[in-house]
Amino acid sequence: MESTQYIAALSALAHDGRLEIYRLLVQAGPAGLTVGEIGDALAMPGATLSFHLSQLKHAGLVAARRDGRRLIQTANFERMNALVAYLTENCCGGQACAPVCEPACAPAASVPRRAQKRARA
Amino acid sequence: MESTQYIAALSALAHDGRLEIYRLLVQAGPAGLTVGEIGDALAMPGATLSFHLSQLKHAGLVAARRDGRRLIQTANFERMNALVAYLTENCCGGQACAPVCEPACAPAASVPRRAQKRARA
DNA sequence: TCCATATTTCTAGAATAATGGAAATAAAGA
DNA sequence: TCTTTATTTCCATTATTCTAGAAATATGGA
Repeated sequence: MESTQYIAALSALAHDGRLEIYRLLVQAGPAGLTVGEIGDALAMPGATLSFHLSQLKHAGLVAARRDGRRLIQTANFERMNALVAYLTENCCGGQACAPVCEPACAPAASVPRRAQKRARA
Repeated sequence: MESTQYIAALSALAHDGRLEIYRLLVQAGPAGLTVGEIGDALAMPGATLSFHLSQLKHAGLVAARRDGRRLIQTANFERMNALVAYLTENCCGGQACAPVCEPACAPAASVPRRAQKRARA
């Protein structure tokens, strides 16, 4: 994933309406929500919602599958994980840094879990 | 932390130059870097760098401490962790969702680690 | 085929953000 | 106090993004 992809993902999330849409989809999980359901939940005009969904899709944070005449939108969890990993890449120069940046960069850190627990205490 | 604070953090990171600055500071860890060092590393004019650092500070992602006539900039790891937790809050409706959204939302999930391991398999 | 529903594309004005040179401020040493 | 170095603020220009009505498109059912 390229640097510009991360910028796209962050830009997509850096908007009140879009962040709400995204969080709604994260909470909905793999089952997803239709465009209409999202519009109702957030009281957002169709054109505006469609614009924001397209931004989220362009950033790879949201995907859609068709179900009859509705489109079911779902969050792309892999993209989210990649973004978090990128932000915390080589955190603290790669040293054991658990007390500083736990939990966000723990998955990226190449430190055994036992060592992290010890450092945290 | 308010919703607007998360938007501020995401907006701050949603810019090529600022994302580079932030990642540089994450990698530098608690020791931090001076404004001049960042400017040299990224070949960015002083006024531009100062503008971007102020955005990152306003978003709470970066803090500064003075050391003589330089200002040492450091990443605020707590804010990063809060942001990740917010994005993944109540992920998948609170169900055991490890295979879907591990690792980003694992710290936020209220699911015992054993149950997550089982679900992942 | 015709209709109703679901969603997207088009559009343009309004609002917001980025850039970097020049001038201002802040701190430390001579 | 004067000077040097480090950093920020001011400013105008340019570029990008947001909003939502109206029109267009897609799908499934009668």
